[in-house]
Amino acid sequence: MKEKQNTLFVGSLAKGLKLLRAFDETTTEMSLTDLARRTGLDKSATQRLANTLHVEGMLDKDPETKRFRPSHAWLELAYAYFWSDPLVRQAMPQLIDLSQRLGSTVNLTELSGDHIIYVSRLPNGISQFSATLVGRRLPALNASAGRVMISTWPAEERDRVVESWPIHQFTPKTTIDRNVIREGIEEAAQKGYATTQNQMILNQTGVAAPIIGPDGRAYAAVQCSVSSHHWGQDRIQEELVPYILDAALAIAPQSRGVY
Amino acid sequence: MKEKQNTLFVGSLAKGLKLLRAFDETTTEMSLTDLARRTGLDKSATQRLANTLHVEGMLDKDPETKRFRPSHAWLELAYAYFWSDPLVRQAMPQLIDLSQRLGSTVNLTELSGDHIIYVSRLPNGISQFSATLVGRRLPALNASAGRVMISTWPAEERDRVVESWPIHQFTPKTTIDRNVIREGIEEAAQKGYATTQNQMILNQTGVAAPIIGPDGRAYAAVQCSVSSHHWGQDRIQEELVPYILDAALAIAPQSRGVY
DNA sequence: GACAAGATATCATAATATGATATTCTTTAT
DNA sequence: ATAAAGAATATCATATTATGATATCTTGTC
Repeated sequence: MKEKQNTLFVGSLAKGLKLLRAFDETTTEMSLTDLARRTGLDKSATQRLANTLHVEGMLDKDPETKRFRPSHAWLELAYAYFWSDPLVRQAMPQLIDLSQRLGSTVNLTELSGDHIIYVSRLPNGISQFSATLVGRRLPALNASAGRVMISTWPAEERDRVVESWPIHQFTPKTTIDRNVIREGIEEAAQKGYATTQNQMILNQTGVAAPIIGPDGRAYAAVQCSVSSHHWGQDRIQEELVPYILDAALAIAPQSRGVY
Repeated sequence: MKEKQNTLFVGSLAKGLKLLRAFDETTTEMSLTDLARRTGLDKSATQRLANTLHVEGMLDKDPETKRFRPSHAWLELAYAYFWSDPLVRQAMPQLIDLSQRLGSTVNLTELSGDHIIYVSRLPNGISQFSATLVGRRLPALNASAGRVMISTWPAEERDRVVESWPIHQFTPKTTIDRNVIREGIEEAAQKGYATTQNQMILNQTGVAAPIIGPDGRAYAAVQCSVSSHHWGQDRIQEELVPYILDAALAIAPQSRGVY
């Protein structure tokens, strides 16, 4: 293997992880050959690795079709993650409170490279399926939560990421003009919160407030999604923003640097 | 390694997984030596495996303390799981609806060996932190959801698991008498739903309805947790049970079974 | 400033993963 | 019903890769 022929690097383990990560939104179960094709791994290697993952309980195997699927162990890992992330414990009571008060969908997001990732979600009302799932990643520049986090950074750093970080066009109305995004971030920097419209889903408005660490930089955000039909600027301003800001503030206390 | 000296078993991968699974509720971050101690693996092996997991993005490493922690990738795996489990997609709208209607905490659970596992959770009101987290596992016999699932099985099978499956005493009032549990299951079999009290948390009542597959056996359950103070038998009977049963029924249609 | 504990790096060795091949099973087509 | 194709499973000789003992470097403590 030419991968990383470092003596501190175990190739077989890396390959095994590759199998796990081969599953996604659309690829939800795979035969042995599917797996081999998708990962580009040798057929025999795939066989051995998949079998190992199965024996170890990381992959379920349909006795009929012999196809592999993610196992419950994947959820158990998430469970362990939640305990390891102090923010989650800190935020959960506030999020529940906020969710009940607003009656709208409330999310907790963190920055994950140039993406945001949903760490906790409290759906209210009808939602897109994907909008109810923890672990989803979105380009930070696309999302209100991402923009408001970036807005807490020094100006030059903001500019750099606005230029270089990825954007994905989810709807016909998704902002792809980086200048417009920059303006949105500037505005967020002044107001202390960010709003977006039609970015992920048409007629959906997102409002996000930053959770700011001791160094003044946001490392997370509280975000709320509402229907643009029912929520005009004014109503958002009065009935949403104050509470979201409150919640974000309440979550962000003296917690130590969470990187 | 004496583990499983099968030629279809890749030991290094299994060891790597062991590192991942070493993290839990109480063990949320570990140094290299912690990891080695906890997994029983050789110091050098731990070094290599942990390094590999870090390079592959499965473990974060604090640059200061050099300690390892679960990474966001753990949540991404959960995200992939959710897509792979048809029940989740099927259930989510019903659960949200139920959550709003009842204003109480609503859970979706599946059977995982002799445990139940929370696959989706919609917390409402103040909750124990652990009661808000997906991926948590509980002995099936302890939980209303587990009992109601078992109640859909043939009598002899029920008896077998009531005798053999594990029980954990969470509170001083947790039922540890298997005969009492058996009665609870019998009752659930007749009524079509199960209720429990003080099993996981004192003064907490659980109500669960089975999601029944084409073969007549439950493979999942809708569960609801309420405060015993505010919810007496009558109120539960009238305001909770019918809706939970409805939801469970709505989730369980012709779903899988291609025939 | 010395010590201890832990993290990181190195290296010779053999044990383990490798992948080609063979066999069995399943499905589809004729 | 039979053949053919595709996939899963099993086997095995080989050397590549993981191993773990040891050494060095780093950090924190008394």
